Amino acid sequence: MLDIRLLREDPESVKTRLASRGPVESFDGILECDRERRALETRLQQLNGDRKRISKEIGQRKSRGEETGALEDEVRSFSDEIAKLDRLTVESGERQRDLLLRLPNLPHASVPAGSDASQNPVIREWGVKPAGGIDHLEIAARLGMLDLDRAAKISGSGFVCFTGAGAALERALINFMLDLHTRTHGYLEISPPFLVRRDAMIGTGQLPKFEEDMYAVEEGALFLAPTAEVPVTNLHREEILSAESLPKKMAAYTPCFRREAGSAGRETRGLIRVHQFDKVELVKITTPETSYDELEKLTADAEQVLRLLGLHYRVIELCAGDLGFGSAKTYDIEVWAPGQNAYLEVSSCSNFEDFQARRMNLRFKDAGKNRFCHTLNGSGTALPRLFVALLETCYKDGALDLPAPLRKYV
RNA sequence: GGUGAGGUGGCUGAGUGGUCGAAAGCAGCGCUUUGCUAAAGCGCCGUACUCCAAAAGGGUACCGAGGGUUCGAAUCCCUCCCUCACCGCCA
Repeated sequence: MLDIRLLREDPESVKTRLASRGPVESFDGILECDRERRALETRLQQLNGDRKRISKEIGQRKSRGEETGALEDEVRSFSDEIAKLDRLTVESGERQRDLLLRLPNLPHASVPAGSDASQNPVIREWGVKPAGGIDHLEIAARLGMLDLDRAAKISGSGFVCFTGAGAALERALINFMLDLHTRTHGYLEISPPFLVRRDAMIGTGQLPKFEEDMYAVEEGALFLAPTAEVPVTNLHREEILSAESLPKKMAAYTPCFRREAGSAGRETRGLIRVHQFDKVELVKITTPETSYDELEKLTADAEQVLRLLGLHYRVIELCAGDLGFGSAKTYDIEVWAPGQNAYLEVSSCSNFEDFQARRMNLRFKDAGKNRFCHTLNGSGTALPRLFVALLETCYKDGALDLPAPLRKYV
């Protein structure tokens, strides 16, 4: 969520920066709403002040046993107007907040211009790109690692069932990544709830705009978390953290649930786009001064997974037009899948600056002042696509030749 | 699911209709005194929004959330959420 004061004071520069992401709906309505709200509020506060003063006077006179009928009539005479102004002010405030919640974040000054994914610059590449490879579905079938037909039978298309060595490999990868991030990289392991309240989804930015992408449990009004980013970033919502406790570094394994509405027909085969998948997520809460350094470190921590597994990958930076809703700057990590002859996104490392912190009222105490934290997250990494790359890279002579760091986990 | 007890400022904890944004204590900040430390005394010490061109300084709201009663609600009534305890059920 953007600071309304920023829009009020410098609407043109905000407009320009938002436009770099692509077409934006005008936010003139927000400014109008803001003006209206403040005018209503000023009037309401005057009347409330009057009422408060007179009521106090009534109390004093009553204690002296004096007549107060005239004063009581006076207050009654404008109590209807107070009620009306109160209602209008609340409505106006809600409308303003709702509009603000639907506005995306401002891209950081360093973000490259561009309108879509084709204009994302490659920042670096690592490892050797293997030539050719067999499709992971073929490999999985030979080794009995997947049963997609039966998964579809019980849950529909877009669901995965790992079997035998496949299930064991999935589990091994989760443990391998969690151990790396907690023991070597110093993240605090979190095992959060998978179902979250609406407020948490608003906090990280999935709602109110992207409700059709989320699975909802009507009873109890809960949502299935589409990423551990939601429960983990929201852990400290509505708190004021001490500056010394920052940065907070947390790592969590969770399943992730996504309806993938609107992507019907895209990559529907295999593991590449599914409704439920496992992921190890990295989340940081930092001060504004350190968040961009922490973004570089977080990205490196995620990359380390692929390096240890010996998988070829590249890091790209998202151009302004490809940036996610809440992000100010994002690096995507894409692993090479030889059987697909394509790079697959396995991590998206983003700095949200104070965009999420504002929504969830997450602050820290800095020399007596309360300031909004910065929040970051990135996968470290998403499982199914890593699974694809691993199979297609490591399959040799009818068997998987797994990288050494993973062997003790299987 | 049932019953009971609760939710007040960073913390502890008073306050059951009026002068309460809220006693007191602790913690924190500043000053004074005693050669340091310690101790004592005094003062300051919530958040959000808003008014004023800005600062200074005002104002309004906030005692879990929302509604109601009232001239006036932390205080009375209703609904909900959460915490704790015990019982039942259950992986």
